[in-house]
Amino acid sequence: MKKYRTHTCNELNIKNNNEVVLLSGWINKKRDHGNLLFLDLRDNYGITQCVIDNKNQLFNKIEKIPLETVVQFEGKVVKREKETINKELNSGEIEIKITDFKILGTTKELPLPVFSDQEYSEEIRLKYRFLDLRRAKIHKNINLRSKVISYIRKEMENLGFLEYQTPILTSSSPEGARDFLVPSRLNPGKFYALPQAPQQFKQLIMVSGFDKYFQIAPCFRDEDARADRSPGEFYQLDIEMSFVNQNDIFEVVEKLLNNVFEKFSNKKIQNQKFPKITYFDSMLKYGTDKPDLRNPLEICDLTKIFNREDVKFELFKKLVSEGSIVRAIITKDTNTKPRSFFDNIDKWAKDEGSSGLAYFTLEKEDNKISGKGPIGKFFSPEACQEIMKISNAEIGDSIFFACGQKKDVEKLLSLARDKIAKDLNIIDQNLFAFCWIVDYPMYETDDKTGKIKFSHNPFSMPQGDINTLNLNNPLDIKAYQYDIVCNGIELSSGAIRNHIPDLMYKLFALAGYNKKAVENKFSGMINALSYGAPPHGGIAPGIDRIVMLLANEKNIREVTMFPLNQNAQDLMMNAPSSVEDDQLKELNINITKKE
RNA sequence: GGGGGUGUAGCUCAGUUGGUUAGAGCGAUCGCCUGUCACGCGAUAGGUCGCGGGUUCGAGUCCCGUCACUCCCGCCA
Repeated sequence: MKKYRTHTCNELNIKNNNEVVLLSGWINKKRDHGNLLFLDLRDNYGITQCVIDNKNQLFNKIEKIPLETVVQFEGKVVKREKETINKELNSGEIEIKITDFKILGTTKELPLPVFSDQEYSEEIRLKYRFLDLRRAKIHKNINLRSKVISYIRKEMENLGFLEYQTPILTSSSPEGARDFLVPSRLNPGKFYALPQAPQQFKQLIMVSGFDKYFQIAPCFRDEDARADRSPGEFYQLDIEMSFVNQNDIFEVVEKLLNNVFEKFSNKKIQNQKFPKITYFDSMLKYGTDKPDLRNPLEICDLTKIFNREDVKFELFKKLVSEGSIVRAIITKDTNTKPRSFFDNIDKWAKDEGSSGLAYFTLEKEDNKISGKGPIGKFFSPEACQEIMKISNAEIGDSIFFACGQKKDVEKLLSLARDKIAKDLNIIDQNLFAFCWIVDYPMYETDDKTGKIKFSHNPFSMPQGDINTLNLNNPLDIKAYQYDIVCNGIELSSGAIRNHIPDLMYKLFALAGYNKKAVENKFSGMINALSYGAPPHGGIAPGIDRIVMLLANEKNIREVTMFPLNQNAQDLMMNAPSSVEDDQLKELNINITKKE
């Protein structure tokens, strides 16, 4: 017989009746009837009920074993009476009649119960993560993550990709997120940086003649956390391909994501062929470049309505004449909604820091169209008709208006789409709605300086004929730059890269970098592209967010084994921590105390 | 860096208008109980009400400050 177990806690059933077995695991739960004791033994695989009564001399000892003690039970598999079968358990038709036991690992009093559906504070969960991870739901999530990653590896290999590793200690990059720095002992005063992504390396891999690269790549960015964004590190499915255009990459990723989401979730995929939405359209229709397409609400621009003589809403008219825009969300058949529905939304908008959302509902009486609601009276029948024409609104629909600067209106209405859809309960929770956001602008204007800057990755290839590219209107240049969005969550962004050094110098010049500055900052990259670089491009879907969607979790810590908290601390391992003076000395580092 | 929420027993929470000795469930300890699977019943222990200051005859409750956790904004090419 094996030393610790002959079976796991999930595999015994009626076929094993009368077998003598050894099981090892944790005491999940005890039900002590005084002279009869049930113990649920748990391991990674499941639960098996073990039983002992007071005729056995071990009874008094086993009765006293605390929950979460690691024990080994020897016993006989016994068929349960029909009325005592537990259909919740795979092993529910049998139980183990204990004949012997051994304690393999004792426990102190638990700081949090393992067997419970209660929620616990993050602090206690992260401090005792090893206990938290024993709990059923998160244990399952972590195993799901493992299976997803393993499946992705196989799929990528089937699609002809090979996994290549890239350095963890690399150089600090001037653009992008804050770097994590690592001091160099052998090069005093100099620092490595942890990679924000293997961006340059994967391009170098293409230049090196490897054709299809992928990696489950750790990425490190020293930025503040969000619910869907771990501080410190996260993982990307990093992909790069040579001799491809945008559609070649879309094809690979659509195939992969369809397979992954079909295999690991029962939810439906809205469109197997992901719709392509231009950045411009997305900002107009959804107010964001990560729209939740499960939400049927759309935004339309009604600015020109407020230039009409027969619209008397002077507040908006004045703002429009001063350069503001007006956009609106139409809600279908909301004429029956109570006043409180509208007021709640207006109040919500004010809480968001805006001046609120004006609204009215379209009505028809005696063949005359009118607006009902606080600002309805300001619109003539003809103006209402014009609004209906532009927005596809119908009688019975309501219109929520926002007026202001473009950026503010987009932001407010983007949030309002979510808020209103939630209130109306019109989001299909049983759906994955993927889309591509394409045609990102190459440049944008810096809000603070007013200067032209790269809006995304400076290494992206501009669209159009590169020989006749009009560089005089940089804000009009679009890039082969794209994002994947699913249910309003940005899953990844990618691009066809610019592999032509001359073009790159020109593009950098528009953003204010002269040739020397580019060579200084990106010497490795530019140098490599100067020796025969293939056209190439790629993408990098976020693994953590994919698993979040599959596990139906809203917080990334629910799918991360050992996450940092919001202040980027590991409460279990006590990281980050102070180090010995000797260590600092060796690294030529002085700490200046923060005041 | 800014805004919101939370902080009361080991854990999850309740605590009225400021008023006597701060409660419940789970867990722990002890006792009873032979078919439970959230077993049941009884008892006991367990509290710097995050911390500091203030107002008050009196503060878990009101005010100010501070810390921790969390959500959001900024940030994340």
